[in-house]
Amino acid sequence: MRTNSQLSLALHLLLHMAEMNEPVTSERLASAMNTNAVVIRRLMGGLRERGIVQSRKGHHGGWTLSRPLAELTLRDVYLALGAGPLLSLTHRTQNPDCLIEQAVNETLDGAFRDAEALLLARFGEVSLAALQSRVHAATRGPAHLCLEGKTAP
Amino acid sequence: MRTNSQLSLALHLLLHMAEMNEPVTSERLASAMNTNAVVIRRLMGGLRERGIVQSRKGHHGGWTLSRPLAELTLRDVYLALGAGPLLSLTHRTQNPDCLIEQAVNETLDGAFRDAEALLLARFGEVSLAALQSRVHAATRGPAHLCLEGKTAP
DNA sequence: TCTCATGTAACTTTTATAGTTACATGATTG
DNA sequence: CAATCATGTAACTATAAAAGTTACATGAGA
Repeated sequence: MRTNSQLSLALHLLLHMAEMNEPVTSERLASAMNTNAVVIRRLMGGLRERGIVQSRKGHHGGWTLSRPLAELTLRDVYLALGAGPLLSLTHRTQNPDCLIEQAVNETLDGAFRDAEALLLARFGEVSLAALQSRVHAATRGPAHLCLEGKTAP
Repeated sequence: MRTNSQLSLALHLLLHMAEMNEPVTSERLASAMNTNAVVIRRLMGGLRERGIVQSRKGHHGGWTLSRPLAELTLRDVYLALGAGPLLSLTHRTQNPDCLIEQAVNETLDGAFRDAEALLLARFGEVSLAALQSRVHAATRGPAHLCLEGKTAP
C-alpha cells in the first residue's frame, strides 16, 4: 500500500528526472535517494502502468518521463501509487454484527472520504511544473540535484 | 501514535459505556472487544487525561464517562488520541538540503493540513449522542451490546 | 556475443502496533 | 485491618507491514 513517504519519494524522483535530458538508471536514482535500486523499480513500475514514466532496457537505458511536467498533477501521482492511508480506514471489524460498530464505521468512513476528496481536489490543482518552477525560482537556475556527485552515466 | 482503528475502538467503547449505569472494568471491555485489558487501559488512559472518562480502583471500580454524550464530539475523541496518520506526513527527510525535497514536502504538508482541518470540522459537528440515537433508531431501543453474554459484574 | 539495465521472485531486516505477563498501588468491603 | 478487586505501568513477546537485499531471468544495444 502507498505510504506518504512513497508519495514524497515519487515526486522527488520525477522532478529530478525532469532536469535530465537522458534516461536515468534505477541505480543512479537509488544512490541519489540513499535507497536500493529495487525499491526504485517497484515504485516506478507503478508509475509506468499509469503512463507517467517509461523504461528502456540495455545500454543507455533507464527511466524517462512520458509526459511533460505541465501535464502531470500531484493527483495523477497520488492515484498512480494506489489506495492510500486516508482511504484505508482500517477500522475495526472485530464485531461486524454490532450496530454500534457499524454506525461508528459508517460515520468515520464518510468523514474520511470527504477529507480525501478535498485532498485530491487540492492535488489536482498543482502541476509538477508549478512545483518545478518554484524550485527554480529559489535557485535562479536548475535545482540542486541529489544526483550531483553521483556516478555519471 | 493513533491509528484509525484506535479511533473506531474508542468510539465503540464510549458508546457501549453510555448504555451502562455502572462502572465497567477493563476486563469486561476487553473481552467484549476481543482484546486485552491492558490495551483498553492504555487507550482509556489517554481519554482520561483529556477529561473524557474517569477511572476508579477497587471494588465496583472501572471506567465511566465524565460527561454526557451530548457534550462530546468525534473531534474531542480524535484529538484525545493524539497526532494521527494525516498530520504525521512521515515525508522523506533523507536529503533535507535538497531544494526539490523541501518544495515537495512543503506542498504535501499544506495539502494534508487542509484535509485534516476539514476532517476536524466534520468531526466537530457530530456529537456522540447523535451517533447513539442513530443506533437506537435502528433497533427501536437500546443497542445490541457486544457486552451482552459477557460475564456480568 | 558481451554488457548493461530492467523485471521479479524470494528472502531478510527493520519498525510499529498489538498483545502478554508481572507486579506495584490504591480503593472498597467485610 | 486484612482480603480482594481493579487500575497503572513497565518490560517483554508476537505479529504484520514496509523497506531493503540478493539472485537471476529477460531483453536491448554496442
